Amino acid sequence: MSGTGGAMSGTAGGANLLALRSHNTALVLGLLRAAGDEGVSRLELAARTGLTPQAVSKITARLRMDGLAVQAGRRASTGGKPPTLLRLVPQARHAVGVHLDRDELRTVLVDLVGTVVGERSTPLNLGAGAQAVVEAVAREAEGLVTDVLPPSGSAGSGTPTAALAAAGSLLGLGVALPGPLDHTRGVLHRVTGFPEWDGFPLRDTLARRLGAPVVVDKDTNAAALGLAVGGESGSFSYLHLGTGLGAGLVIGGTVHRGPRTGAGEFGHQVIQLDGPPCTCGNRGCIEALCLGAVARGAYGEAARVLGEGAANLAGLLDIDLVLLGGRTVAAAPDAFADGVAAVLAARARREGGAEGAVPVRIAPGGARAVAEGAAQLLLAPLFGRPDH
Amino acid sequence: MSGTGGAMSGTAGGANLLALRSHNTALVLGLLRAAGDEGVSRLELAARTGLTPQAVSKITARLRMDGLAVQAGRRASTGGKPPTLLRLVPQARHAVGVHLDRDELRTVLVDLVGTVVGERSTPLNLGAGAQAVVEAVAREAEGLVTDVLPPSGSAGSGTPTAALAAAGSLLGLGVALPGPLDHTRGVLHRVTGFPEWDGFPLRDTLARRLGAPVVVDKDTNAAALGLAVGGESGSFSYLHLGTGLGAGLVIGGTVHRGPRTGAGEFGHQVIQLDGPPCTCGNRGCIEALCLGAVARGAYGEAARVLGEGAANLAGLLDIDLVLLGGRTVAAAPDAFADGVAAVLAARARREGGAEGAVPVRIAPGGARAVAEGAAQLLLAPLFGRPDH
DNA sequence: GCACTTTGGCAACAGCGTTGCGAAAGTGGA
DNA sequence: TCCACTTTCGCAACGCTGTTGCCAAAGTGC
Repeated sequence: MSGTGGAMSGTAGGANLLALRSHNTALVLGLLRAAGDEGVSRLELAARTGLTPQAVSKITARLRMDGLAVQAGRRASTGGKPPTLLRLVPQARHAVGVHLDRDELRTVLVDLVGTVVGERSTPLNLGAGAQAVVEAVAREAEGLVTDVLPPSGSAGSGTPTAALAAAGSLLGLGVALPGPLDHTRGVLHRVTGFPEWDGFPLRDTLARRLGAPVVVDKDTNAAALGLAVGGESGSFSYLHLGTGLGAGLVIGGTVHRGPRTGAGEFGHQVIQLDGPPCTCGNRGCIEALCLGAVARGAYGEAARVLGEGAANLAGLLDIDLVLLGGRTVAAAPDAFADGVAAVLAARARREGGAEGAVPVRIAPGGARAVAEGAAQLLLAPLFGRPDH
Repeated sequence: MSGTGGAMSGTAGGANLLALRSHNTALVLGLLRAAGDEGVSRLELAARTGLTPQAVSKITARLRMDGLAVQAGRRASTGGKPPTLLRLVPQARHAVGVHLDRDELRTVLVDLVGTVVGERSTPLNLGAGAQAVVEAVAREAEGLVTDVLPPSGSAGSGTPTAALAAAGSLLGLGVALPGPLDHTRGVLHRVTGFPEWDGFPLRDTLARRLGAPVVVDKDTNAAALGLAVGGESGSFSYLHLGTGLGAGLVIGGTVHRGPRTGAGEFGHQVIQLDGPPCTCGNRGCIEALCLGAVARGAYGEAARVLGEGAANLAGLLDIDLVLLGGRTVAAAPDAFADGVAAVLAARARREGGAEGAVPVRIAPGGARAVAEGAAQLLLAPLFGRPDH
């Protein structure tokens, strides 16, 4: 009921005591999540947050009262009283993640630590009109929630999601979809290939329909957020190569969207002046060169092009890691990973850094990654940004 | 004596009451600076920070007691008691900014609002050895400070800068220089052309020598910071084209340095696969193409290349503005500004945005810009990040 | 069994922004 | 000229934050 979080939005940065509490609580929650099943002691939390042990005790007492954390055994003594371990209660909160793709609607229900506890998917034509799509999303989400979560007994007014949101268990719905959009206002812009969506207020429409909070974001950003929560730390870039090429940027543990949610426009970076024409009307875009090579079966060349683009990005932003994903990458993961890594290694060698090249990996998660990341749009605000 | 600021570094994000006060004080100071000579009323500060008027009154009372702010007249009434205006006292604090270039040492003394109150410059060979360079910087800084600031009477122990730093008027010294370095630890890495600097702990050496805090950063980052403080808001990129090509990135009002202070590697972005060789050993770098065109007198082509790179950057990060600077740009400012703007406009038109292209401007400040920005390395932490 | 270490809670405390209230200083109408 | 009203801003009391001092609990090691 009381709940945590809720950073006074709207204000211009002035922090009051409530914001202070939210901040520290989120920080502790983040460390609890990172500790996983093993748990953490209060003193460890104090050392890692910089707070005093007593402050941590107060904060964790609130968390235990809210049902978000429990005591779970104790660790072996190191010469004194053995530390009591604290652990997150994954079932305390849930969020729905929706991946609205061009031809498919995938929905997951995720608990506090990110574990998928329910999943659905159904074919969907994004061009079927706003009304139909909104209704399909609502139907899938409602079905998933009522299947998996027990309806909270009383207060049955409105929809099931509304009831669960009111009870505090369901945090809301995260929706990820391709194409430009306004993350802050939840309004779509020119979804590629479906001009009828231009200007549609998806967030508010869905929120009214479901009676629960809704957050909207680009698919690549959601995937990047999911990876950031899933253990990748620091700054990295997620490059998604499917029918198009896009990037999700995580800088210091936070998804960088830019003022207009326009960041991550990677596919149409020009990497070959006066090169072959691209569908966007320009010439020499990474996307055109890369997908052109894929169409010819020249995966090595495609990987090299992608690698040069990744090296440009890594040098510009000084990131720690490059993750590759998407259907086209999945068709030849080793070829892409090795080819991109080779370019990054060569560039690092030339620039003389003894610190080694930026590592490259295939992003885990598969087809469900975007939907899981979409759910994190609601979960992530509960947990503070990790260190660095 | 009491002083403001000082954000508990070392801790991992845990915020206590002192940090809360620092944050809100910095926010108010930032708004006072933005208001300039006109001043701001307490209620305006309250509205913009989101704090209550009473909290603002307490904060500004502390600032007035510390000598950082004064009351300055009142505005016309709007039907009630006329608001009392508050104004920053520029002379309350100072900082030294040092630009260590390859062939010149430029030093400025700057007051709280960024006004240059003293300036020196002298030829310098960066390759003359660490000892000589450190001594030259110390001599220039000491000379500048004792010329302009009155030595604070008593407590004459140590150097003049140490005495002023102890008295609280001099915040310290900001040093900007080319080449890779570690901003966090203040250690240099492979200054281009001067391998003897590799690993030199410039910050600690200078801090000990002068008895005052020292902050070290890349020249492009310092220039970008100076522009951010000087009125440019939001996210922008400063492209510096001199004997090399580098970029300073400001994202959301903050300089983005990356975990290793390596961000902004713009000159060696590959923009022409298998293009002409570059000094770095790679092929088709923007720097090689751009400076090659400049050497041939082909400014239009140089601007086009720079523009494609700027467009790549603007698309990737969704920035609001591109600023151009450096000696090579200064040689033909209109050609570069127009050429870059043309590319950005063409790209925006193709990608269908009705919102218009990213604007391009020549960065103000001239040859003194880097030194002024270096001084801001110490001033900026006093003022909170502006909105958005 | 005793000294020691380590953990963590209870109570009192200082300091933050907030609230309630009133004084100061104007405007504008009767 | 007077009075009602608005707006600004400070004083005092308050609630809440993290902090400090102190003590109980629960182990280890001699």
